[in-house]
Amino acid sequence: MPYRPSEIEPLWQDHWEKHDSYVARIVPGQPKFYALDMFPYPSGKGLHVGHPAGYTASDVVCRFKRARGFNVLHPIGYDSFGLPAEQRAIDEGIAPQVSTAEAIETFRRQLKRLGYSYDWSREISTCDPAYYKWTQWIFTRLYAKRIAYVGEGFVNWCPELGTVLANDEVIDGKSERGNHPVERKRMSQWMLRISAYADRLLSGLDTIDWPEATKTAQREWIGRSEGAFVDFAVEGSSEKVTVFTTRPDTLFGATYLVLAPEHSMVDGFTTEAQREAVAAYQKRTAGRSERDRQASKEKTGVDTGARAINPATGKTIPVWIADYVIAGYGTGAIMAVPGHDERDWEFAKAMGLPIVEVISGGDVAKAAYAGDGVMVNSGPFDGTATAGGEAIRKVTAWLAEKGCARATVNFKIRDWTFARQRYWGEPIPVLKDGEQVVRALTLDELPLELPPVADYAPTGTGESPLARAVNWLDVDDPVTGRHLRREVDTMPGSAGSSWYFLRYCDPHNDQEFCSREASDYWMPVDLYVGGAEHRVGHLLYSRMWQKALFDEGFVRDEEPFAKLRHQGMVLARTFYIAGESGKFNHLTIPESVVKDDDRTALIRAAGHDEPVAAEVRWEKMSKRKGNVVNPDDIIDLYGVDSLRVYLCFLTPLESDKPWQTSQLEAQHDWLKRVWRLFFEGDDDSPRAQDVAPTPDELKLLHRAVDKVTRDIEALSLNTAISALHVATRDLARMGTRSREVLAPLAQLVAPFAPHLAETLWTRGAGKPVTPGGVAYEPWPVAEAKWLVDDTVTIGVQVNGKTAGTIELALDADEETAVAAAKALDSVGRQLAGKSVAKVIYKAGKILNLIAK
RNA sequence: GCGAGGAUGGCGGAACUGGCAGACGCGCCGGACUUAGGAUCCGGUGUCUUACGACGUGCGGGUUCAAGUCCCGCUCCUCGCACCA
Repeated sequence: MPYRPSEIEPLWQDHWEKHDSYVARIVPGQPKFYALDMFPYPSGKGLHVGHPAGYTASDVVCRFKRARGFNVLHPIGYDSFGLPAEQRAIDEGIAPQVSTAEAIETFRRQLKRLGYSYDWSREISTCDPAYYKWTQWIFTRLYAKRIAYVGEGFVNWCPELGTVLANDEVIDGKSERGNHPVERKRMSQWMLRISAYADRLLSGLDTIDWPEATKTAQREWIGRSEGAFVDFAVEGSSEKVTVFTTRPDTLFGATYLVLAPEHSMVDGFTTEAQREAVAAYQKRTAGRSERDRQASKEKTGVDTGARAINPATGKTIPVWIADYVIAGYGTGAIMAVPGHDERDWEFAKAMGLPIVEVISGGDVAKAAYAGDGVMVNSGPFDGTATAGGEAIRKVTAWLAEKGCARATVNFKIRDWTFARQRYWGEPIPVLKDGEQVVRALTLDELPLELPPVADYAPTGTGESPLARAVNWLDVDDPVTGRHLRREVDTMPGSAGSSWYFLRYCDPHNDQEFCSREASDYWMPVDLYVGGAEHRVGHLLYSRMWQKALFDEGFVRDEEPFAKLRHQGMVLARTFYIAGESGKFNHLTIPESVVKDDDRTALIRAAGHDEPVAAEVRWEKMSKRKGNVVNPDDIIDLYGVDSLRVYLCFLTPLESDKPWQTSQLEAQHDWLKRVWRLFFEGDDDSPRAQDVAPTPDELKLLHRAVDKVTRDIEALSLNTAISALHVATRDLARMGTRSREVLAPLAQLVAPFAPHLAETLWTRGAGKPVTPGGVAYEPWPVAEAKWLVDDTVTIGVQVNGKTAGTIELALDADEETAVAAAKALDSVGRQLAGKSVAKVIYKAGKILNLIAK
């Protein structure tokens, strides 16, 4: 009888479920291991093979860690608030509550089929009121600490749709739906003061084991830069313009100021003569999306007519507005030093503004010089070298003494806009009187549940659809005795995902979001696996929430994720055929593939009688491209274990995975070979017997144990499987029957192909069935004596070039080695007519004969 | 432009602190067993060469007895950020 995954897989899944095999409980004193997967957004389309790529890797580690004696927490849940469900509600009138519940149903069924060792009793969903009660409560803590505040933020406003759009709903300045113009609009809304955590978010990165690229992305996002605020007096005004600069040492060369068009002082300064031009430019800027503005590097701007005083030179300089200065960064105003800043130089050239050299070393007539040099045209500082930062310190100190500058650290990171004008999100638990926030709800008033609404479509005013829930909106507040109104904005999708890893530790607690006992035991996450696309969003927000909770003593650790790894995307072939231009740029879903040569193919396609030539590209799976593989289909054909092994074997965890069914079949074939090592005959009688293993068998086994153990620890799953290939191949050739060898082999297979392994372990190796299963059997230990050979094959080189190999005793001396080498024909030929001048011999590694 | 990562057979990928480059798998070629094979098993497979051998880890230099691995200078690719003062 052959290996039949469709029979054994459901059997063991039932067993695990019935016996709560993977339910995690706090066991004081036992080392814990918390393995976390980024929880999925349950879309209506169900899971695709991209999800299991990462989930399988963490599951392998979990099963391994259990066998190594760790108390493993491996939870799963759903990030279930979000736009797609809301869009479906608008399009089809299905309540998001309903469509989300259906989608979760599908996801749960699919995830269970994949055989992950999740503790399903800890399943959570961010749109569940029992969950978002605590999301809301954390918000009220942030509000109490003034980390949550109402501020002015910019949104993508689409007048045509009457709604606010997310960044990815805006394409080339137009709405993705309907292609209507989108403008940037200032709106008063909830923000989180993530900038207050900037320094700690930065320094915390040094304490965690994350991919360097991800740390770099966060560092850049936070964007720390040292510099100074410098005040410029404005003629005829008592107000001063403050600029941020990283180069106070170039102040003598500041020949004009530039304010962002949105800068709040612009209107006050602008002279009558320039008012019209300035207003026109401001309007033009507002009409351009941020992306638009950044797309063009062309310098534009308008003189406000105002004149400021350079505090270093005392000279009068013009004040301009230009869109290359960003309102949200620094003070929204700069001192322009065209001699030593490329952007200022280009602007000065375009507008005919003066350029002054204040640091020698370049030719400011030709280009801005940003390098180091010696200060010139800088009054008392002439001759000061700029290298090393001394010049900056001196000038800043001098200005500080005059009261017009202070050293400062500026961050690029902007506060987090924490509101969406949408329905399908956590209601923000506050009561307002008009624009005025009166109070946040208290714990006993939570959760503030999302009320049903009749219509999910945008209101057209920019308010969320909650504005229609009139019975819910108006409140006679028993606490203040006032007639108040609820907030109609909801929280963004990233709210619920910013703390879910804590809730998993204590998911049913209705007194606290998570007890200290639970988080102290389970946290921090020991391994977090998820997509690199969350580099700066989710991974930064979660760190901030953790720090906020830490500051209030609600959690012990400042960093939530001790170790992070990203999994690669699953790619599939897409076919492009030639259009009229002759370029292969027409995405085509083939009816069948006739011929396939990796980069090119012949395909049959709709509208073509004959097969047509197509270019093959590997792209992320998507429904539109017709290259999606559904895990259910794969499982039907080959079983889950084959899929799991394939995903692990294909590429290293973090690399993209080009989906090739032939490779998957190969892993299925390997599992069949494993099966035949344990069972034989038509009745599948177990082959294992109580016979003493041979030294060769033990050597093979222990080497496999050693390699697989080290590889799983290093998350090098592809090489672990290749070691298992070798072990099963060689043991099969030896006809191994020894239970002493086969039983541990089943354990090595278990993390990767857990269902098969349970059968191998019990029926195959004759071990008793236990509630926990093979995952809890102590992991085999590689004995050192089997890992070393008595003899070793080393390479022989003549003048550094390979000339054969010799087999030697491990501790053979140089004389023996040279003699053995000289006995080789190939070495003899190389040495003919020469004498050995020098011998390099590294026992067990190499013998190199230097001949002359 | 800035930052990060990468480049090894026809393909996915191995290679510990420098020490026999190409493990394992796909594909391809050949064979065995079969009524059959898209089952199973065995063998071969970097390039050139009849052989001996030579050449081979993106390119050009260097260090070393020895370099995929270390150093210097490039090219190309992927991802992120992008007028950040």
